[in-house]
Amino acid sequence: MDVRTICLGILTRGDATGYEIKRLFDEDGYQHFVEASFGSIYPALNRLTEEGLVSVRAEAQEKRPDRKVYSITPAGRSAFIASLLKPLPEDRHRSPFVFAMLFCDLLPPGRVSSMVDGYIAQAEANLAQLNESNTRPKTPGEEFANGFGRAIYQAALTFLKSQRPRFEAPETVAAE
Amino acid sequence: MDVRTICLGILTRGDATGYEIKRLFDEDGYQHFVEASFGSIYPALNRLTEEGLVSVRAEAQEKRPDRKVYSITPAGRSAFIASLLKPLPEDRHRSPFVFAMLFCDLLPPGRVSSMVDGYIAQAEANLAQLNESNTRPKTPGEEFANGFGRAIYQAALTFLKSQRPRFEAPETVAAE
DNA sequence: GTTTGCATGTAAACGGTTACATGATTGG
DNA sequence: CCAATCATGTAACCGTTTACATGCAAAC
Repeated sequence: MDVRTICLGILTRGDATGYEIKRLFDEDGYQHFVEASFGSIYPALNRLTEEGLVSVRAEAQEKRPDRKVYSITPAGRSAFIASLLKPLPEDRHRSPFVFAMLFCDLLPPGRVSSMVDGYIAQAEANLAQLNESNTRPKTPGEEFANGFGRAIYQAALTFLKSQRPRFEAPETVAAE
Repeated sequence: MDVRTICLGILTRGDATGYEIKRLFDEDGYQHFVEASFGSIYPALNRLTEEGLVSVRAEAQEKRPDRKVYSITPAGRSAFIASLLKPLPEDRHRSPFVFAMLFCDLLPPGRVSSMVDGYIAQAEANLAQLNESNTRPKTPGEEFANGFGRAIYQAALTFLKSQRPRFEAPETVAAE
């Protein structure tokens, strides 16, 4: 999913500035499945405007750059839906962690156990974040995405905790 | 994880040609967590050779391009291990599927149920592939990666199957 | 007084994919 | 006869990230 499509999608839920779109990516649990930076969002919105898929109105502000509030146009909405009707690109889970674990026999045991522990901590934080996002009513899609995220992080966590003893560094025992 | 590091990692397990490295990515369950194309592998191997991290020997073949068999050098091995000791980039799960599901209220029900079914089929195929790869003895890392993959696909599958009825298209019933 | 939040944008660099070029062999 | 396997490589293109530029206000 390219940034253009993602921006269109967010705009189907209501008007927003580039800045707000970025914030939505980083919060609300979206960040587990999609991402984008300012450097790609602003150019994407400009291009969408040129193509007539979104419209802009500038809201003047004191002592700040104008807020440029984007709205999706009917053409944009059609284009967005059309892109979801086409065959979707496959999911990809790129995991430096799993890659590194493939070579755990080459690493010092302390490094391996700290990698595992770090990943566990990360997954727990992600899970907690997904659980606490009860702020506002959710669309069916948001509930689905939330549940999916929770299911996966929970499974990862359970697996990692079951494996953890195997990769425990000897020093951990000696330190007691 | 960039392609250079991935190539180094594979070469720690034994010598290989660019072609064989690519094949390893696509099979053996590695493909669930890393990926690379010829267009990036060959240049990466050339650069690694220039930097002295790998060495090449050409094996002449009849009526085919020479096989260029790469071996990791001691310097390459050190560099590889050093890269695994540095803080790892975070995992990223990019999911066009979950993104599309966020907007399931905008899509025709038939499309939604076919997306879900498609994803279920895909996950089942992935799971089956991970289960059947009993061909050769595995390193502890490979066993870990395998188990991790299975745990995640299994969780995704269970969740999807539990949600499926919610997204069932009315036509499915009418068709009976 | 420094960091965070608001707010937009550009340019260079990066890493990667896709498509192309070449070509024999084997299996369906 | 066509597709797949083996085998390497280049070039154009693509989307994105990173770093930079600007600047005020509020919170800590």
